[in-house]
Formats: sequence, structure tokens, C-alpha cells
Amino acid sequence: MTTLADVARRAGVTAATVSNVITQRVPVSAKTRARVLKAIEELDYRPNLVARGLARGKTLTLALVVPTLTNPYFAEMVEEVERVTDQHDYQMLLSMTHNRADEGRRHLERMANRRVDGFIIMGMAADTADVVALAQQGHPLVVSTWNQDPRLQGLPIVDIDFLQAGEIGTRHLIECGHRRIAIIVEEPVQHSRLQGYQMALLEAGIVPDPVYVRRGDSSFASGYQAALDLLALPTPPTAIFACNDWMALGAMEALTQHGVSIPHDMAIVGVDNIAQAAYAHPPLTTVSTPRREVARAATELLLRLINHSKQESYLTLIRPHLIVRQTTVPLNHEDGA
Amino acid sequence: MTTLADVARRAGVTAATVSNVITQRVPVSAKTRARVLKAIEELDYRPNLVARGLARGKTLTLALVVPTLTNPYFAEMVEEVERVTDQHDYQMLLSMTHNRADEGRRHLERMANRRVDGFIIMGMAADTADVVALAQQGHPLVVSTWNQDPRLQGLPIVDIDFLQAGEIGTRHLIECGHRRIAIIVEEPVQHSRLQGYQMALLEAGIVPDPVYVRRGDSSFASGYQAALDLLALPTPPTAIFACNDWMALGAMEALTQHGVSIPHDMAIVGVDNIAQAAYAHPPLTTVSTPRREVARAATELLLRLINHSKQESYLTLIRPHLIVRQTTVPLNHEDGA
DNA sequence: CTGAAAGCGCTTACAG
DNA sequence: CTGAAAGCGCTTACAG
Repeated sequence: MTTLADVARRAGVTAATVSNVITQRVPVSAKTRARVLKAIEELDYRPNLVARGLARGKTLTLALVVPTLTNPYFAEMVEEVERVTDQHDYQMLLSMTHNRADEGRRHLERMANRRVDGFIIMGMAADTADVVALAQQGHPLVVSTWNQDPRLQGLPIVDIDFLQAGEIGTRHLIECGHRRIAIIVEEPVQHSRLQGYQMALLEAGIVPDPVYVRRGDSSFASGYQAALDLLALPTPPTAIFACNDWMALGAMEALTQHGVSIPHDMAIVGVDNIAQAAYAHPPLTTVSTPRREVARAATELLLRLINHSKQESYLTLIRPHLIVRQTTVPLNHEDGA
Repeated sequence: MTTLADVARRAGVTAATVSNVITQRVPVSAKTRARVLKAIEELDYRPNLVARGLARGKTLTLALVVPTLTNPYFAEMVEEVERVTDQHDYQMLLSMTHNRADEGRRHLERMANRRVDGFIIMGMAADTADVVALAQQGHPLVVSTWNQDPRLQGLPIVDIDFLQAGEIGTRHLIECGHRRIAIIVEEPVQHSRLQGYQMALLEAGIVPDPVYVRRGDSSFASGYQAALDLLALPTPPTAIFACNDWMALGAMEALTQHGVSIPHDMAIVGVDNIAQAAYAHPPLTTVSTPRREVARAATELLLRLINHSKQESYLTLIRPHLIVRQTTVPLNHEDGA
């Protein structure tokens, strides 16, 4: 590998000068600049970013820590983070923790030893205490999980406004004319959505009925089972708000198999707008959660924190929005309920 | 940040000694070792991996370049690569090229400037010429794309044996008693599967009929359309081998909508064993392609290349295997064909 | 505008 | 076993 010194020798100047023409930190005369450029060209010189990182005290790298890539949700966000870091000439170091606190701690520490310039921590990739400790050591970081944990107060957070997602989905069902609306929800991770659901009901003067609140684990199978349970109720609901699309699709499967027609006998709303939602039978009405926007906002915020170390607005919630397809329909158009 | 020098001062020794107790490269007396360890503990010292990388000339980092994470196929492989690199105390740098040659070149160059110790290049993430150039510059690398490109000859390749995947799927259909077997294939990326299909037919004494070869683009929609086209044939096939599961599912959808019962009127085999395959109606028979094994083998090979710089067996093909579910059934059990 | 020198935080022969 | 010294490949005040 050819080094700065090689270039300097060939151009008949000193390493400092070569450095100056490369970084453009200090003006260099046109003549010597040309000589240096020529030498760089001839030697096919590439700056060693490791050495530069050591000298400058910054590495132009970002650590991204996620629970897993198996979940397309995170895969998409990782893709977007990489896109933005790349645009800013940063390099992304990625690691996965599989929701294990010890893995999270280990990865954060290793990344810190590699002197990354900042961290993005998504979902429950690391223990809150470890994240807080990292921040206290002065490492710039952004958390992409909006949970109720008070220890996260004051840290920069970017996430979807899931409370609103719950409200939007439920309110749509109410506007379609439904009163008996069930919810399938995974606790505690989807608690905000449940809260949004409850708020929308109360706002419409509907008292939330605990019997319509069903647990799921975000899987297709759990949605399937929850729908069966709801059907078996003495007074089944007329609509189901599933807190993610997989559970919604599972519920649809159960309903279809039991001859319950959608949306006529039962309306369904999901959350996330995954690719499969549009292909469902019928196509699924859902609340889209713009995860790429979250990823982009988180990355750009982190970059600002690194480069300006400003205190910025510390809670950024990206708004979800409703996508009406064919699992919901105004009731009066149907059977005049 | 506390440095080696800080630790040395506190322990009353020299930096070299501290380095020796940490790296264990050179024996250190129990007494001074204890003093040093104590100082490290008290100062909460963490070695600066950037400095170490510069001094040692190796960074313990690996570059992984993939087309996209949107495709769960790559997401899974990335997850596995990270798992293995992590086990070996390496850090993974990830970047995506979205199948753009210029992006690929840019990323490879930047990673090289960061002095990664080696590269894994998946799919068509980078142009072959750029990959070859990188190898010629002496960078250890592993390619995870088995295509027919002769320029890749001699480079370490790890991939699925897709030729065999084609054979296995087709042979299964033949063994079920089918003779008129169609294929839905995306060219040129799935060409090996087509070859496997043709080989299996010939081996069974069946002359491949070009009219049964249908193009797809790996999407659900293209499988759907191809199935419609096949149904419209004067003599439709009795079985379809779809070169990936998405096209198989699309084909199933088309068949079901047209009252063609599966597997009785038409048998279907897919490739990949994606999560949705098991949930199809009926569950899809498919050829699984163990992508995690590929990722693991590729990473371990790269690590060996880096650390022993041995010339290793240069073409590793992982065997796929058949997963029989309910879209295929022996014909004699059905209608005695 | 350019050079000489010190420094970033480690590692690595080489003496002793 | 331990220390003194040079080096990894850059950057960055500071002179001139």
C-alpha cells in the first residue's frame, strides 16, 4: 500500500502538504497542488482511514444495534440507516443482539472500543441501563424505541407514534359504524397501541370492554387463535383491530375458514402495512408505520448530535397514516346498522 | 478516555508491559501482571481498537456487501455472517448496493480504505470486474454467487447448488408420476435451476418441451400470470416447478381461482422454503436452500483465508433438499395415472 | 504557502 | 521478565 510519505517524496514536498491538498484544510498553491495530485494519481494513492481516524479522533463510523434482521421491520430500517450514513460518508457497523441483554452490552462495549462516533439502538436491542450508561459516558446516541421507561427521559428518541396508530385504526372502525370493536395486542411491546385504541373508544363514548382485549404475540398463529376466541364469545365483536398485520392476516384466515365474511360479518384493521397486506383476500385495511422515515430521522439526528453536539428536540414521533383497503367498509352502505 | 500510558503510569511500568499483559504475547511476571490488572480495573481502561489496528496492520473487521436487505434471503444471510464474525471477535461492516455497479465499486473502495481484513460479496452486489480487481490487489475475499462467469474462476465461491435444486424438484415430480412438467423461471439468475430441470427430465427419458418453459421475474404476480398461460395451453402440464416460492404461491393463487385443484389437477413445487410456504393452501412442497449454511461457510472460509492465507478448495456448493408437503402426491395414489 | 515536529494510542523487535 | 525506542499512517498547530 502506498502511503502519504510515498506521495510526498514523489511530489517533492512534505507529508503535511499532501495532507493539505487532500483535506483542503489549508490553501496550497496551484503549482504544488498539481504536482501532488499528479503523484497521487500515478501512485494510485488511497488514504488509510484507520490512521486518519486515530489522528483526528473520529472514525466516521456509526454503530447500529438491532435485535434481529429476521424481522423485515428492522431489515428495512437498517437499509435506510445505511443509505443515510453512506450519503454522509460514514460507515455503518451493524450488530444484532437477539434481544439478549448480555449480547447488547457486549456489542455496545466493543463498538465503543472501536471508537465509533455514535450509536443508534433500535427496539429492545440493549438493556436500558446499558444505554443510559453509554450516554453518560458521553457517547452520542439515538434510541429508536418509544416506551414508557422513565430512564430514557432526556435521551434522543425517534420512533413511530404508536399511540396514534392505535387511535387511527380504531377511529376508522368507529367511523365505519362499529361499536363492538375487539383488539388483538402483544403486551407490553404494543401497549401504546392499546392505549390509542382505548382513547379512541372513550372519545366516541364507547366503554372499553375487557373481554374484547385479546393477547397475541405478533405472530400469524396468535392472530388466528385470538379470532377464534372472539368468535366463540356470547356477543362477538363486529370488528377487530389487530396491532400488527401478521395477526390481522391470521385472524382473517380463521374467520374465512369459519365462513365469516370480511368485511360484511367482520371488519379488520391491521398495523404496519407489510407487503403481504395488499395481497390478502380481501386486501387488508391497515395503519402504515413509516419505518424508513424513522430510520432516516434517527440517523440524521445522530449525525447532527455528533457534528454540532447541540441539544436537540429529544422526542421525535413519526405519524402513521391509514390505508383503507377492503377489509373495512362503512356499515350503512352494507346492512344499515 | 484512559490510555495505555495512563495504565502504565499508575502501575509503575512501561506501556510495553501493559501491552504484554493484555495481549499475552510475551510472558509477564505474576507480580507486575497483578499490578497492571489492578490499574486497568481501577481506571476502567478499554483498549483503543483503532490504534491497535494501525499498529498491527489488521483491523479485525470484515466487509459484507449485499444488494439489499429488503429481500429476506439476504437479510438472513447477513444475520448469519454477523453471528459468525462476532464469534471470532471480528466486526462486520455492511453496505448495500441495490444492484448498481457504481455503488458496488464505491463501497468496495471505501471499505478497502478502511482497511477491512476481507470481503464477502453476495449476489450481484458488485460488478465482476471490480471483484476480480479487488482480489488481484491481494484482498482476501469470498464471493457468494455461483454463476457461469469465467472471470470468477479461481476465486473462492460459496453458494447453494442451484443446479441440484432444479434437479431435486423436478425429479420429485417425475417420481410422483408426472411427465408433462412445466417450469416457471427467471432468466438469467435462475438459469442453473432450469438446467437442473432439463437434466432431470432427460435422465427420465422425457424430452423437454419449450412450450412448458415460462418466464417469471421471481414475483408472486409473475407466477400467477405464468400459471394462467400454462392453463390456456392446448395440452396443459400436470405439474409446475416454480423456481422460487413466491412464483409458486402466485401460480397456486391463479390455479385456485380457476377451480384447478392442487395437487389433484396440478402439482406444484417451489424453491427456497420461505416462511409463507408452510402456510399456503395447501402447504407448499418445496426445495429448501440452506442460505444460513452458505453464509456461515462463506464467513469461515474468509476467516481462514485471512489468517492462514491458504489456498483452499475454491468452489463450495451447499446441497439443497426436498421438503414434501401437500402440493405434490404420488399420482398412482390419486387417479392411477 | 510550505516545512519541521510532535502527537494520536497502540505494538513490536531489540537490549539488557 | 521489563524497558527504551521506533514505527503504524495520518493530522495539526506552529514557525518561517
